[in-house]
Amino acid sequence: MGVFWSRGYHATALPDLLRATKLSRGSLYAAFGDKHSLFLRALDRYIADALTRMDVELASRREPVDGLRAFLAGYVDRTSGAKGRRGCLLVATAMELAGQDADVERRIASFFEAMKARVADALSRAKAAGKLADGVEPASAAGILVCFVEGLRVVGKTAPTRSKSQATADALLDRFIR
Amino acid sequence: MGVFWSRGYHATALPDLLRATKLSRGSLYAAFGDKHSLFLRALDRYIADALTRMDVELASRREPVDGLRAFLAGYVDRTSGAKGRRGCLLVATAMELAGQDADVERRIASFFEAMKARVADALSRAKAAGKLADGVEPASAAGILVCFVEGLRVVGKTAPTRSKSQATADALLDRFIR
DNA sequence: GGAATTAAAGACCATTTGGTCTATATATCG
DNA sequence: CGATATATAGACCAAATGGTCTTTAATTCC
Repeated sequence: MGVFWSRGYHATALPDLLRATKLSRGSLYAAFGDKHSLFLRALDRYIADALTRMDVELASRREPVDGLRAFLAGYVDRTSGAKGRRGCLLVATAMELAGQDADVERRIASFFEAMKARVADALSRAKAAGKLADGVEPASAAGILVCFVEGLRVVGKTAPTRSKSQATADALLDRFIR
Repeated sequence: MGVFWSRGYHATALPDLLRATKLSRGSLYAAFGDKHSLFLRALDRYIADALTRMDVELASRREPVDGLRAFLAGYVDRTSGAKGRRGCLLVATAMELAGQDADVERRIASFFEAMKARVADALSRAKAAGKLADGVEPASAAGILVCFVEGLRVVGKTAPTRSKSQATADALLDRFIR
């Protein structure tokens, strides 16, 4: 997964994969079939990791606003400095392959939906608790947050400072909460 | 430019370039040097186009809030349906090359800065005209908007409906204006 | 210990990559 | 027209691509 993450699909050559997996050519093909299948596996793992992370951050036992803070803080962390420059396998894949690879596109689309659903759920709970500012609708606010964090990943490729990203994220959340 | 835009740098092969430019191999190399230089030219043109478009949309003679509306509407348009699935040369390049190509990284970084400056300027004018909601700071709001529209481009790769994107953008701007 | 299974190493393959170069055709200009 | 500059088509190149296959080494099992 790491090597696709760092370099993207096309730029990752077989030798890179062999070095990363410490497998021989034969074993790799026996285990995964081909490069494309291996990539899909890596992408699935990346998506699963991201979703379980969100499930922890936005867990329903927790204060929803705290959960959203943690969720945003996580993105700020991953889009700052060296981590930010490494980028995001999901966003890179969306831009590189989503238009031409149906397998990939399905996964990307369903990930965004799943993410939005989780954020919307947290926002709904916040609203029920009276923590949302007037006129904030969970569904559209979730759409905003999803776009925002994915945009953070893009802008983070050119490494803005962590403090600026954090301030931006704080400013956005401030528009939503009471 | 078009072919890099649709396919990305690595996935664009010489034959694609020849077909697109209607040049022979020899002429292309005589005119542009190599693939990388040609790509840089395409990227520069894409950036210049985007910047002048923003200069029109956010022109200072215009009502700043209307300008911001037009700016967002443009992004909604370009991230919906077929246009959305085509993606964005800038974002795709940021994810594919920014980490490994200094020439590219400089261009991407300076584009984001220029974009943010233009949006911040429009927000400042709006604030001076008393059109901004309480507590909205032009600088950080500009950071939010930049991330948001770039996120739109990412999410737009899996073609959400235009009306949903428009509603999301409206909801965001509503949080800023009075 | 010796037979059988598994995995590693890397030779090998056709195709494609970015890039160069020569021969031919097409204009241009006097 | 005839000489010269220009651009075309495409042969050609070395290197790298994804993928297969054989040979050798290591492990497992009885």
